[in-house]
Amino acid sequence: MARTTGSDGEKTEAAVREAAVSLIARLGYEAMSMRQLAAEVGVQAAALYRYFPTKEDLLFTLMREHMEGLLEAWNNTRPATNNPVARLAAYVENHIAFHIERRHATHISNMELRSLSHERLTQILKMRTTYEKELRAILRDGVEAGVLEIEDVGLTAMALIQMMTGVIVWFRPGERLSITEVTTTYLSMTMRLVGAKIDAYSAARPFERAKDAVAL
Amino acid sequence: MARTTGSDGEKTEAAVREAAVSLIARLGYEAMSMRQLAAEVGVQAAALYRYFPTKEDLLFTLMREHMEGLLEAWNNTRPATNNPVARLAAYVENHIAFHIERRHATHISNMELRSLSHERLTQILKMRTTYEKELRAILRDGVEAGVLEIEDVGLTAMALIQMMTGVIVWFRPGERLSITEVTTTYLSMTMRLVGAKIDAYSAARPFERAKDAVAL
DNA sequence: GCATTAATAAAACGAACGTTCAATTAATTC
DNA sequence: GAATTAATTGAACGTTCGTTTTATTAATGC
Repeated sequence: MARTTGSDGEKTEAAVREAAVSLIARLGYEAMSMRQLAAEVGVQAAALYRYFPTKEDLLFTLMREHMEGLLEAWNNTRPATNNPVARLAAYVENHIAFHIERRHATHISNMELRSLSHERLTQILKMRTTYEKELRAILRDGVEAGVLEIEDVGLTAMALIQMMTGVIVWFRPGERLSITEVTTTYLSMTMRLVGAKIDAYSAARPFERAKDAVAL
Repeated sequence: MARTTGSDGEKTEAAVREAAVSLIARLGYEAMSMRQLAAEVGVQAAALYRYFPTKEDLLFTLMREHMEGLLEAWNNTRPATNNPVARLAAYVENHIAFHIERRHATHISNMELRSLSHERLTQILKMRTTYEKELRAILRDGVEAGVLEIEDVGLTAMALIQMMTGVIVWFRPGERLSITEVTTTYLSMTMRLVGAKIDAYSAARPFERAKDAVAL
């Protein structure tokens, strides 16, 4: 046989991406074979090579698009205010929401970096650094404005990111806690961790009830 | 050729373990071949099977011993006091010291769980849970004693562990910060995160200068 | 409806994988 | 110093891997 009835390049490529994210997250990149992936899509292994020239190209594409999506999400969410506490809150909320929604892809971007070529690894790490710099800038501004108490901005940024991204390790949708509850708790842990002055935050959100500020 | 002059089973086995930790941490378990490992040890691949019946046995041994070491380290460090803040401080210090000293093995225990059989995975996770329960108990005691302010003990425990273990991702010995400096900063972040009452901690360490308590 | 292009199957490639086995030599025991 | 045990080699086994090639059929354009 050859071309099958109803076959469509776009649909097949989308199915390949979807199946690849799921399989690589579950088995690991090295452990997943192209034949396994093809079977999941309902196609022969050779067909995959129409869409991705090599297995590593497939991995890199998934990672690059994940990182681009993260940067884009933050650029769309980034608040206009220059209040550091409000910006930090937005960063935390966006980070958790994005990563919980893309648990599998996040897992891949965190775990499979070593399977990339040097050049591509550099490319992904550059995007990651760009994203982390945003957090460091917020923290630094907060310290300079006197609304955050931080000993070491770089170290605190890493600690926060590890803490937040760690959500995907144990979070399962539909279990004890909802995304909203998790986000709220992480937000309050973050604010305490960076010694946020409650007044600085509530002052930036004058229309919200005092109760919200106290919860921090 | 066959047995080589000076060959010694104990030394070879130790060399295999050492090389395996380093190689698996760097390349990943699936990506490391037995031939590669043998070459690193300076031996033929077949010789490895004298010490570990399968590749997975080797992985499991490394992980089990790592977890046993962690539990043992905590049992040796665990303070006699029942002051929750002092116990939390000891937990954090032990956790960071242990994991920084065993960066590679920690990496393996975190990343390669999916390569274990179901039964062995369960065994490792049981040890991990035992260790995490210790932290939850400390936090719970702290809340009940009124010296910690925590919304969700389980979630906070996970957040703390992710944050602390995350050190191994970016920490490199001999760089900007020493282990002591990192530990101090993480300790203070932890204490703020759990809303520790400074008095409760310093009261348990009456001979230390007030400066230390303030740093929290 | 014919020519062209898109999408796939089927088969095969060489290389690498984990593992086994028999042979061989070094160290140890008595 | 002979017999035994410990440690290792070298070659081989069957599988599976990522990938390529060629042929074939469906969809599309004119």
